Amino acid sequence: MLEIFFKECLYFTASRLSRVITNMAEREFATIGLSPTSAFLLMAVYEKESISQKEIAQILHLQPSTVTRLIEKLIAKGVIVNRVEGRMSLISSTEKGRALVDEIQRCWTNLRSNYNDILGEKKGDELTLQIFEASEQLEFIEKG
Amino acid sequence: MLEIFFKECLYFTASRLSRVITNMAEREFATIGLSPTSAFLLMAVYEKESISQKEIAQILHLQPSTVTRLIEKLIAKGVIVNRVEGRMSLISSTEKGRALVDEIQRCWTNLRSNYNDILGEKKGDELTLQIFEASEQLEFIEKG
DNA sequence: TAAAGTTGCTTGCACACACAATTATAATAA
DNA sequence: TTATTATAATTGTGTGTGCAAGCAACTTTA
Repeated sequence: MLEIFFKECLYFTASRLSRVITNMAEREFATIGLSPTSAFLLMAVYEKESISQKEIAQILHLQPSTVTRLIEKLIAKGVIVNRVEGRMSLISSTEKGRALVDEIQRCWTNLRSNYNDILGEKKGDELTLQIFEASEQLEFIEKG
Repeated sequence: MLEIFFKECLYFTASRLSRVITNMAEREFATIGLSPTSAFLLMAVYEKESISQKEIAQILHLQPSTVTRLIEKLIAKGVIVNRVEGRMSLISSTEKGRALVDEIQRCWTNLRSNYNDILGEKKGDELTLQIFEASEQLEFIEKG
């Protein structure tokens, strides 16, 4: 049958997993009014105190244009600020942003328990690691 | 460091993998003028000769509304037709659609070689299976 | 057989992400 | 110093997907 064909396709399964887990993550982070990716961006900014958009893009593996849009929204929320320096725009978190960090980590932990409760902690963490490694390899080739 | 945190998050890694593999798949299927998901849908239609949108949604694990949009485009391309029967709309492939099937399978095979060349055939196929299983489990819980 | 509920599909709206083109600044070569 | 090239960020536009609400047809119950 066709289903067998589909489930042997990495594109198909990876897209599906991404939809499911995105759904879970959005639900979780919605409790603090952020999209999961925004939350991750905020963590990246928090860590370094001052960081360029390019660095953010590299950490999150997103395109610069995507980062620009995310940043717009987070500035509008008042959780980060943008200091332009030459051609770079350096992002740092505001007090309001820093105040969110604990909540973000709580959501993060919750999300992880949510899926590890279902997958099993060992299996879930292993899967995550394998997916990470596969991404690294595929992305490396893609970009040459 | 933060990267460690990120790479331990299934949401983060799964989204990233999905972006990378979607990119590869889109490139591959672009050679025949289809998006990967449209190609999959066409295969599902081809298999059954006449299939409801609901069934398609179940096979592809997409929302009904998404299937509606995909079908609109494929009808516009002339590769499927829509026969309304009561409240159901039954989809079947046209001659033009059937003529595409071989090319779709070729793309499919190419895509698979592309990533398996990088990941290793065994690893790639195992990963795909594990992702499939994780999706099943998580989706099952999500939907109750 | 009429009212109420259910089901399949569609529509309007929204979100995340990307690509390509553009702007603005910096670095290098002439 | 000027011209060229490279880099960082932004903007316009498009694609894929989803949710919530609505419509249309069928089913059940009274």
